[in-house]
Amino acid sequence: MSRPQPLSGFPELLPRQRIVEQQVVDHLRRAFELHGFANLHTRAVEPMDQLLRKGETSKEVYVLRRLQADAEGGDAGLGLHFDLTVPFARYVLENAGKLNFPFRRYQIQPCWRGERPQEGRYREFLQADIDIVDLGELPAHYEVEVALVIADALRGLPLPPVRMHVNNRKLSQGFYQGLGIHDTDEALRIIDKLDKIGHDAVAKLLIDTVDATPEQAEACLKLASISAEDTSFVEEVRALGVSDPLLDEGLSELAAVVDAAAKEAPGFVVADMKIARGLDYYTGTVYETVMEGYEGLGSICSGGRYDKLASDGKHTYPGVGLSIGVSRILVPLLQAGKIDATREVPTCVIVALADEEDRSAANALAQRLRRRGVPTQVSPSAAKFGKQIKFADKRGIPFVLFTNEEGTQIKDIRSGEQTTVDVDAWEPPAADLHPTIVAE
RNA sequence: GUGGUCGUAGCUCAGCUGGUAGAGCACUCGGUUGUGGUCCGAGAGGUCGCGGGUUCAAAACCCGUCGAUCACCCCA
Repeated sequence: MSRPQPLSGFPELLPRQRIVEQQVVDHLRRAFELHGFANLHTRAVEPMDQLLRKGETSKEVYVLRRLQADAEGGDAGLGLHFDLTVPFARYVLENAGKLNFPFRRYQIQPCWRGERPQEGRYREFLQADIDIVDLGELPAHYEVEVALVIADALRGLPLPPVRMHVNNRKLSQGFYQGLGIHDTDEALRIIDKLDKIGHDAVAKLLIDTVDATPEQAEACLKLASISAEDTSFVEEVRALGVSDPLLDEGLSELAAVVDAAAKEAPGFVVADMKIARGLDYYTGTVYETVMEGYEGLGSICSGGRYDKLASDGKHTYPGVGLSIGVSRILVPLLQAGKIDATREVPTCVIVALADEEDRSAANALAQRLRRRGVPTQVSPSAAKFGKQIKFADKRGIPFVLFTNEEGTQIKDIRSGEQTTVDVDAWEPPAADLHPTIVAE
């Protein structure tokens, strides 16, 4: 077949879908900026050693190679970034002297991972990140703040209801430690699989891999079963009878997040002790967000606190951040037709053409509308008016402007209503000026 | 990377045990000598993903390949 086929994992949108994506990105941008986050744009590539820095993450990194490079490659092993946290950490170190701390930034850029694509997971995807990073110490209140920023950003988007599940690494690991389990990192990774493999399999893994006794395993699972929308979880955890200083710290930090969130974004955050996150660099609060009806997508927004986002040996830069999977949210919703744009072009008004000779007059008319911010285009040809209206209709353009004996008339092609207007005063209804997102 | 399923018109799909392609929607033109959406009529559009094999004959069977999709893994 000569027609090119799509590339697995590299979704491309149709114009009307792209309008949805653009509107979402604009919305996120406004929300982040309202909270004082500065924008950053980092290069697409990072040195391989930077990308592979974080533990032995088996991320499938796309490696860059120049066609003309020597076989042995004098190229300094570059790879495309697979998230925005790693580039940000590098950027912070590189520009530490020029940044003011605490520093808050947002970043909305594509990322690449070579994994096998699936619904909601792509090889190229858009991610919207916020992080707050400080020098030396990062106050715990930022762990509350980033969750609230996300709540604010996601709210107001026409998406299915979303809910953020929050836990604290100190809480879980302190609990395991208090129980007498030594490899608390591994225990956490096992608990992370709870949703996938179930209670019994997790118990068996705990017993087999971290030498937990059946009683210890059961206690871990009891902890993981606790969840609450308010601080009542603190009592539930205490009731399990484990005591440990790290556990206490975790409990009070998580309580602070849940307490503040309950006040400022009721119903958005739920404390959930089975949230662990597979990644090893989180050290405090961890977040995962699910979209109602799309639980199968997994987390659409996650992140956490890391005491060592970056370090140059002398200074450490702790941070806390969250990342919204824009593609993960949008592509499945678009494909399912759950979300769409009101039209497929920005155009609000088509200036009809009675005769090709009228084109320059029509251009002038269009320009008068554009000057006042009304996206306008002139009809492609002086075809029959029926066709010109159809041209608009097919694209979802709401208005057609005619010039006739009555003067200039605007027709709303949805209602069919046509009225004589003053081109320099006419305003479309606010909802029609630009395309908007509609949810099913 | 491992395994399953699928690949026919722009889209959704039909095509029985092999006999060389069809529907609906969309599209173009006309009915409607310039204000669409309904209706009616006509028309255009496919080397049946690609390559090879079996056969008198393959969209159909076999092999390979590419692509899609799902599961595992991992995660946004």
